[in-house]
Amino acid sequence: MSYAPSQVMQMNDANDLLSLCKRRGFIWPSFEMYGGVAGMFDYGPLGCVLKNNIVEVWRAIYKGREGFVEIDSETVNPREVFKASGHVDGFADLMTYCRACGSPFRADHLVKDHYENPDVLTPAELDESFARFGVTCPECGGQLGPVEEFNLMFKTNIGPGSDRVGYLRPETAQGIFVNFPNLYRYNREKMPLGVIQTGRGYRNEIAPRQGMIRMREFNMMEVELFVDPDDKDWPGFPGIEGEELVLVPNTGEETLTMTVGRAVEEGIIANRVLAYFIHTTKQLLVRLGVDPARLRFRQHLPDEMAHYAADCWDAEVLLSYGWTEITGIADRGCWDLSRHAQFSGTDLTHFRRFDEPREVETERVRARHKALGPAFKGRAKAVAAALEAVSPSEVRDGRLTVIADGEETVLTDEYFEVVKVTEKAAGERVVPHVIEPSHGLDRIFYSVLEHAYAHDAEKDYTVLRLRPEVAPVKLGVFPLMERDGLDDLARRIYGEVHDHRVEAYYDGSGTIGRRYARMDEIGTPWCVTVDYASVEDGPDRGTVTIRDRDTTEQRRIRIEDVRPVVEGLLEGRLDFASL
RNA sequence: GCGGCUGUAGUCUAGUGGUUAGGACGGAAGCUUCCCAAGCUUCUAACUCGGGUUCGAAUCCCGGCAGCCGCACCA
Repeated sequence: MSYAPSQVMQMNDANDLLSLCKRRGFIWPSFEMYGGVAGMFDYGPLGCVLKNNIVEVWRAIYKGREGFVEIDSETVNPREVFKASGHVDGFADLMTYCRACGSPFRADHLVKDHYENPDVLTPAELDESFARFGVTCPECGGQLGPVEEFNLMFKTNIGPGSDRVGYLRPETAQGIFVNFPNLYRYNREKMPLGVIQTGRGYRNEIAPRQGMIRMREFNMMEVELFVDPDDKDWPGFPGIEGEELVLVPNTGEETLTMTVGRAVEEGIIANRVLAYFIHTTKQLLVRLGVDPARLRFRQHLPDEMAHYAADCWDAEVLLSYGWTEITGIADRGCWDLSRHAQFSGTDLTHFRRFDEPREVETERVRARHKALGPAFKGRAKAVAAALEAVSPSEVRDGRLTVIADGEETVLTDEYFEVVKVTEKAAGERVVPHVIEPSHGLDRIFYSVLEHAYAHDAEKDYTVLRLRPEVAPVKLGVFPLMERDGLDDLARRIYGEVHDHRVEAYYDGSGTIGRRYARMDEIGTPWCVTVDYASVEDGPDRGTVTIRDRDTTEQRRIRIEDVRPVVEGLLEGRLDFASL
């Protein structure tokens, strides 16, 4: 059979795929009986299994191979969390509405001719600049109303009083950061520390589009790897440095194909651990069924990179919508933990032990008790303690500002001195850096379907060439005819094979070709059929045919071998061609 | 959110003021020794929602909701 070559899917094919997904129970638009809500979808029975299978492959890599640990944290978070993460302030669009015609506008866009970087302006500054530059409604020329914040986070209240403001999380990552002390202890205070989490995130998108690509409620698979900031290597790196990646660096438009090792050597990818997980992302996506020829890694442009990120790469796949980001792999530096340490007052450092205790020469602030006593009397002790707690780097023009007994005091160097002291130290405290591979599960799910979709226009025949590992149904079980005991035998085989890991599907209705077609359309890799030879005397008694989806070839195998053969094929121990 | 186009069974679609709203595919039950969606019989199920115009609306008008395309937005 000839199928559409593996190229970008055309829009009408994409519509056929969405229609297939709906018809066969992969995904359904949510709340259809009430008119639907844009950007929301439900997973049907097959979609649910496919999605779970994708998550299992991801777990196998991160939890299995890399030994990371998994947690499951809350989706509603108090405001403080997103204040610290920057989402309360940075995740908002500033809007203004025309007083005359009511049209809404992005406030910063209205003044972009007057400022280099208008998105840093506060609402008050924007109000003021409307007045100063005489900005009016672009639609009708009317006067603009006050600038208001439209936050992309869903807001709620925690508890019956409305005091405690909460938000639905816009990403799962914060749940890991706020659990860092627990996780660090759990990991017996060692670095590196890898943590994974899957779950839902919520963004109140202004205009969701493109089917499952931009959803208001979406699924993520996030990985946060905490590493020592001075050790951005990874044990598995030598094993993969010869593997190739397709890269689009932010220094130019050209696409480069090069080995992981060379990309690090030439400074294209910032460090080895980041490069390792970019490659891991490729392994994951290809294993899930993403076409390597339609996969690339694009580096964030300097101005689109979050200000804290040291380096950030998006895994992009070519879909009918164009190149689409499905995973982001970022070196977030120490930003997340520093912010939460600062906002919560909790120590979020790693104690890095030296190989052996060292004599370390450091500068310290030492209080001059002789001067402090007479000057501060009863407060002298508290002032001295406050002085010795601050770092010498805070000395400005020979003065230090300290807070003692709740009172701010400026001290000249007649009250303190900076001395060099030699101390024995077993180690030092460092803020771990975070390497974050963050996967959009729904986008990956959709990409897997698009890249598996094969449609023969001439025969009007559709096959989903899903990788067996992710296929929702592994085996179709058919009686050639539902009579003469063929159906009983087929049901028996179905019962022996079907379990929560190997999902089988019994089908006895319609012609045999129709049943194969039904299975091909949902990506079932193999089907067994009980025919008359299975039950009549002859050399094939006690055997069934097994059919391969992609070649439509058949082999005869013994009935008692059906389960082991299917398991062997699934695990890759067996090859259909050699059956 | 703005502008343009669109909305008929699960899917694709016919119907442009009065139709038992038609077909195809799918699905279900049955018949058939039937291995690649193509045989036979029977059955199943729809006018996106709300208002208006009209004696009468799937059809005309207004609005909501949803989809597609473009703009904007977004990772």
